[in-house]
Amino acid sequence: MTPPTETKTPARATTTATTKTTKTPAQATKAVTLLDVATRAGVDRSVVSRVLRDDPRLNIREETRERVLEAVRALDYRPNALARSLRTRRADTYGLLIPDFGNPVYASIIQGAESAAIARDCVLMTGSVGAGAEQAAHHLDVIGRGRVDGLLLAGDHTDRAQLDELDRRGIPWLLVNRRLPRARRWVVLDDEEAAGLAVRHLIGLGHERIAHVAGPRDADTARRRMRGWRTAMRAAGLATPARAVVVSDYTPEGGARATRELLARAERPTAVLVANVAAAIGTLSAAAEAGVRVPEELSVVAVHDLPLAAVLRPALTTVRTPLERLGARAIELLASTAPDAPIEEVVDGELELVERASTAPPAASS
Amino acid sequence: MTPPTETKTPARATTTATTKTTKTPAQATKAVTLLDVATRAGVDRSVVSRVLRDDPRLNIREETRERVLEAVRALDYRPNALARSLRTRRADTYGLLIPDFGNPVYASIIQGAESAAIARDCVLMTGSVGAGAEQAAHHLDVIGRGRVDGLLLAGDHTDRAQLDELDRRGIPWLLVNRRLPRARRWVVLDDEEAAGLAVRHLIGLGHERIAHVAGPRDADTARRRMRGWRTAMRAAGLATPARAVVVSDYTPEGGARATRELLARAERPTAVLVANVAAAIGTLSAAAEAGVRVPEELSVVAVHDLPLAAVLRPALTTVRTPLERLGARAIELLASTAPDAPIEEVVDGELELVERASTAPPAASS
DNA sequence: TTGACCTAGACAAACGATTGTCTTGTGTTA
DNA sequence: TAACACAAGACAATCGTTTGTCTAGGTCAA
Repeated sequence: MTPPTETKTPARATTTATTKTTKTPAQATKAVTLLDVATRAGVDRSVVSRVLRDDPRLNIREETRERVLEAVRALDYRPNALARSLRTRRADTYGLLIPDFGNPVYASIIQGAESAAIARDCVLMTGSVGAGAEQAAHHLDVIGRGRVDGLLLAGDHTDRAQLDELDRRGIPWLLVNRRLPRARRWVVLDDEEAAGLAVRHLIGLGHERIAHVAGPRDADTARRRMRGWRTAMRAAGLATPARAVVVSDYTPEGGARATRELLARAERPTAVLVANVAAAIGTLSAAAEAGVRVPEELSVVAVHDLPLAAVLRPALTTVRTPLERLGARAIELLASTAPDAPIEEVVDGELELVERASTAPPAASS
Repeated sequence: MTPPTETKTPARATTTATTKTTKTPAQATKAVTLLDVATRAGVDRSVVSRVLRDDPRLNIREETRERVLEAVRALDYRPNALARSLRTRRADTYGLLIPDFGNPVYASIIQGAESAAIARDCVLMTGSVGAGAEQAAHHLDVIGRGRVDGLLLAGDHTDRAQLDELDRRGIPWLLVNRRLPRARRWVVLDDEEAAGLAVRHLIGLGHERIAHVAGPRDADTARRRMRGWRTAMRAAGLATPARAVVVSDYTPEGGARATRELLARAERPTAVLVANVAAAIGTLSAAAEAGVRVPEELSVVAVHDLPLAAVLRPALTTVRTPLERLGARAIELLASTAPDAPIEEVVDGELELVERASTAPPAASS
């Protein structure tokens, strides 16, 4: 393994771990640097760097290149990311801010973003904002210290002021699954079509009184899904009265509350489109509580498909959305677009109705 | 705002964003550096650094200190984290590897770790490993490039060889919610007691035939929960025959499969302890499928409480575990312990039975 | 034989912060 | 008034890479 020409090789290159270094708190074993490799190969460190980066301006004999690569292998050298980033002014890191790790919808987005980042040889730093603004402040602060090349903002936190702040600091950002008035950088799903698909499924089954448990008023996705519901209903000649809509949030509790309200109303719907799968869990729960059978008395369909939907009782009919692709596309767009160029993209394709047990034709009785 | 002594103040310090810089791809606006601040305050940059870090070896006139701080504020200076880390050899960043973002149990751990990291003024980089080993390899590679001060390993991926590799590279690691034979660095929950608590609850309700849907054979948590089940049963003088146990995994599908198997057996149990809340979803599902009513014919209790448990039908009785504290404690231990010192900690307290609708006394008929 | 021109690398200046060591001026003491 | 101490900062090396520019030696043609 070790070539005869070795001069300054640290003992660390052996395979057995040298764990008995109680002193130093951080890096126990000193890391291998370019200089170590260069010394061993008998060249300048710039040569090593250029060999590794395939710099076309380097002229090198095949024999020397081999020697360099051999030294790299022997020492198990890997470049220090911090030093490189400092020099190149690229962190090869992207940030992703989400409201909450517990939300499975964002879990899918993270997965997609992570894969895309890995594919670009970058890393992803995901932070949750939660309710408290102080956590958001910490993340934005950290990000302002040169640690990321750009920031993905998923969910309904950030406001215009924060975007301005990011602009001022020269940090490219992109809204994910969300739009904001004067912010022309976003990537979203085709929420309107997703809702429409669900409604047409219900209409196809024979439903006419189709209610909508909508998302939060200020959520952009909620507005688009509501529009999809309305458009599909009208296209079929069905009425969309105000009483057919209950505003809720994207949580099981919110969905349950909204559904209770809906079921208490005079003219009960025979089907309901729930704007989000998490809220639909609450809908199933509230229906069971009220003794309303699903799907016999109430068909339920929700936007977003998740593994969870299949194991609920009854198994939930959903519209599958390309959440992972959304996350992946977000990274790609952020990485490949100039920081001040507008990005306005609807991730296409892959919308599909996943029919399970929660939808059925309405009962014969009108 | 701007003092009269200004000499080299960049125009960038004004409030309106200078967004029209289509040229530069990365950092549109050049970042403020120590030198900028120093020049403005009329001192050396070392002075600025020392003022900001409260270096006790710095002697400075109050008046000068004020001038420095004023310049820092005026320019909205924030230190470059990369440069600092390069110099100090501390990244102020910790890594966390989990199997899958979709798993809500890990979501809680992440939340806890994130809060603890923020409290220490660090950042957390969370990566998922998933099924593919190549993603794990990417993460471990990235981590080896000096980007993190330590690594939290949650879940059942990493093997001994990878730990050795980390040791060799001098990267401190800590197993979270898991132990491994020759790895004396872990922090876990009191799984045995959690399982015992659940079993005693069932026994208190009058159950005697209490089955156990266990976790994977090679999962350390699964073994400890099984031991808790067995110990509590025996303490009450109840039998723990092999047929009362079905091994499964921590997914709804696995839980459903195991439960179907269990329900098909000759002597059906009146209650079941499911090792994990996700698997318990499958249990409920399989019971409903088989026409077995919960809790009338089968009581179900699971380890780990999550918001989800409350909205299932029937609402699931669980044992609440301090998952967030587990994550938080992991960061604290990793940050405050020498890299080669052993860490063997069971996060204490906070175990609590959350009684909901899925448990009840057994039916009168034996 | 003297430029001209390659080839194969060497040199050195960044990137932005931290930190050990010097220097300068002022006051104090002997 | 010479020696000294101290206050208040200045200097400069360093962390590990990247990258623009140089140079020593060789080859080739005129």
